[in-house]
Amino acid sequence: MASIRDVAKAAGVSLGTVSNAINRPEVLAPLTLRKVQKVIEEMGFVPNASARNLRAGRNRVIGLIVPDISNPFFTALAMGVNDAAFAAKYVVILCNTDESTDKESQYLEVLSAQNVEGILITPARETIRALAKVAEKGIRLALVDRPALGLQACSVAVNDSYGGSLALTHLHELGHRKILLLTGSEDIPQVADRNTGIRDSMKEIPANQLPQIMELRLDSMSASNAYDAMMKKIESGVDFTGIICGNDLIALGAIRALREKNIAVPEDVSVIGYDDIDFAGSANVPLTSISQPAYELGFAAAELIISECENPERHVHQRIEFQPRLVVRSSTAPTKSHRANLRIS
Amino acid sequence: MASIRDVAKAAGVSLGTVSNAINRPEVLAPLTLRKVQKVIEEMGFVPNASARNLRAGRNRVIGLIVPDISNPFFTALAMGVNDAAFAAKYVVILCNTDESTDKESQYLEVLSAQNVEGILITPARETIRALAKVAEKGIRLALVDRPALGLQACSVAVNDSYGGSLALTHLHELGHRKILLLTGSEDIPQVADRNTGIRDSMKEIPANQLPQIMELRLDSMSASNAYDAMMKKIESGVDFTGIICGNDLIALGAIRALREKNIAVPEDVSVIGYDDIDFAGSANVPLTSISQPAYELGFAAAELIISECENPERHVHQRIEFQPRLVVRSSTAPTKSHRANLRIS
DNA sequence: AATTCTCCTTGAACCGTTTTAAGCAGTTAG
DNA sequence: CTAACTGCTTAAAACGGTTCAAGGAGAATT
Repeated sequence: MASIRDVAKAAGVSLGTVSNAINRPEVLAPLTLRKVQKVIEEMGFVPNASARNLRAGRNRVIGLIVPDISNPFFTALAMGVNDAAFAAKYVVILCNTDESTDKESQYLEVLSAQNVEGILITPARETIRALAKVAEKGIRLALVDRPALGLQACSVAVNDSYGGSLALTHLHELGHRKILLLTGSEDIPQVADRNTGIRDSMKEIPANQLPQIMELRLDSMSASNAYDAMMKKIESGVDFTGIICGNDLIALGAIRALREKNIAVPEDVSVIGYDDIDFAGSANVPLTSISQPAYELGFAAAELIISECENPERHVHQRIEFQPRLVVRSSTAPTKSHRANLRIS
Repeated sequence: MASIRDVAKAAGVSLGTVSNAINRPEVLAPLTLRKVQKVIEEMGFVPNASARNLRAGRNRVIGLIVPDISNPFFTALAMGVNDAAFAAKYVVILCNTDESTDKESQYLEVLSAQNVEGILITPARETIRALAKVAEKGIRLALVDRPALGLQACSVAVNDSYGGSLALTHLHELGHRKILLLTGSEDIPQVADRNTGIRDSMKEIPANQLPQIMELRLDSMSASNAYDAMMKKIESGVDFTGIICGNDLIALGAIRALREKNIAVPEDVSVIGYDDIDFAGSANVPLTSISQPAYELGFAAAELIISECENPERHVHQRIEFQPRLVVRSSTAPTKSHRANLRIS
């Protein structure tokens, strides 16, 4: 690999001049500049990033830690991050934790060893301690899809509690009074917040219409896991008319189970997902879902952390909040009694 | 940020000793080692990766360049790469090119500037020249989902021509004689290879059963693009009974269009996808597809390039080939006449 | 007691850049 | 004619580690 010295020798100038040709072309005499550029071109010289970074104390690398990249929500988010980074000539190290806090802290270590300038993270759990430790080491953090609880950091989030309330209100308005919550562990902040939103919006409902809520918690928020759990649940009786799912994958798994047990969606049971992934619309039963701007979330987060890296002293921590949106498709419908009522009135 | 010098001073040893404590603990007297480790722990010292890399000439970073990370095939592939890398204490920079060769070469530059040890790439087109240039600079390459045509590099691929023949044979056996190929540009190597496979397997078919093949090429292999193209195609007449799609997303988009035009899948038209992405089974019409081991592909590729990085002199370039597999679901069925024939015989 | 061996530790060189102060012509001003 | 200035270029000092030859202190050997 050619170094700046080789270029200098070949061009018959000092190595400082070569450096100037690369970084401050305006200070060089036009003739010198062209001469050096030609040699650089010929030798295919690329400055060594490690050396450059060592000198500059920065490396234009950010890390992105997500719980499950195969979830289209996070894929979209990662694309947003990537695009924003690319535009600013940054590069992204992608870390997938499989929702394991163990892997999460391992990745946190790896990234800090790599000396990334900033870390974008969607913590799998409320692991503020591990994050605080990283922050102490001077690595900038931004939380994605989470508020920065007590942490000195930026955050980009979606109003999850509002999202939860959107889902409940929708089912309630369709006449559902027995609702199953099919979510992940309450340790997952997003899950907890949505549940809060659901509970809060219950308070707005007149007592005589108050729906009854059942919860079924999944270990992992995947389609297959949801399918298994749902099969079991159905076997022990279908005492609900609506299901609010923790994400669209869960909804897909649940619908598959319902179909196999000959329970019609949405005629017998309404199902509402969360995230509104690309595929939601072309699913078996097009999913009603709560849409989150995943790409924008990622893009905004990356912009935030990059601006902090570029301008640490002028930076003030921000909190950006996006609002979720209800997208009604075919997996939800009025209950039979509700339809009857409507006909009467 | 603490440097190794600060640690040395605090521990009352030379900086070489601190370095040894980190990298070759066995050469130090146990007492010294513990003393230094304690100080490192207390100060939260993390070695500067740039400096380390500069000296060592390596950095345990590999780059992964894919055309479209939102395609579940590549998401699965990326997960395989990530997991293999993580196990070897490597880290992955993810680059998404949106199928643009421009962005591809830009990323190639960025990665070589970052001095990554190796690059895993699924070239969007036959861009051997750009790759050869990178290889010249001494960056190790491995091709994923592509053979290393004339390039000094490892490759991990799926037998695409066999995949194409699987698809055609399946439709042929179901009695389809008018088949639409709904694929991307022939510039995309995978597309070209599958078409070759299709043509080759035509040679095995008796002349009187020879199906007629039509081609419809999409600019971008996305669901929405396929939907649009398909809508137009249908309006100008449905002169086919089977569709072979370039990937599952295309198949999904096509099926949506067919459904909207009240053409039943698979009763009126059979559709076969490619990749067998996770959703394929839970799609509106569960997709018949050609399954590719995406995760394994990524995992194998990462292992290959990492082993090359770890042991450059002992390394010999390899070519690993996986075989695709036909997965029959509900989007393909015998043609009406074929069913009639079967009944007669 | 002198020599050799071990076992640790140290200082210095080096990796490839960026940056800064100094230098060197040639010009302009005094 | 000297001094100050201008416009480029250069040499050298970082940046923060790793590595290696050399050194030093004891222990073992002669």
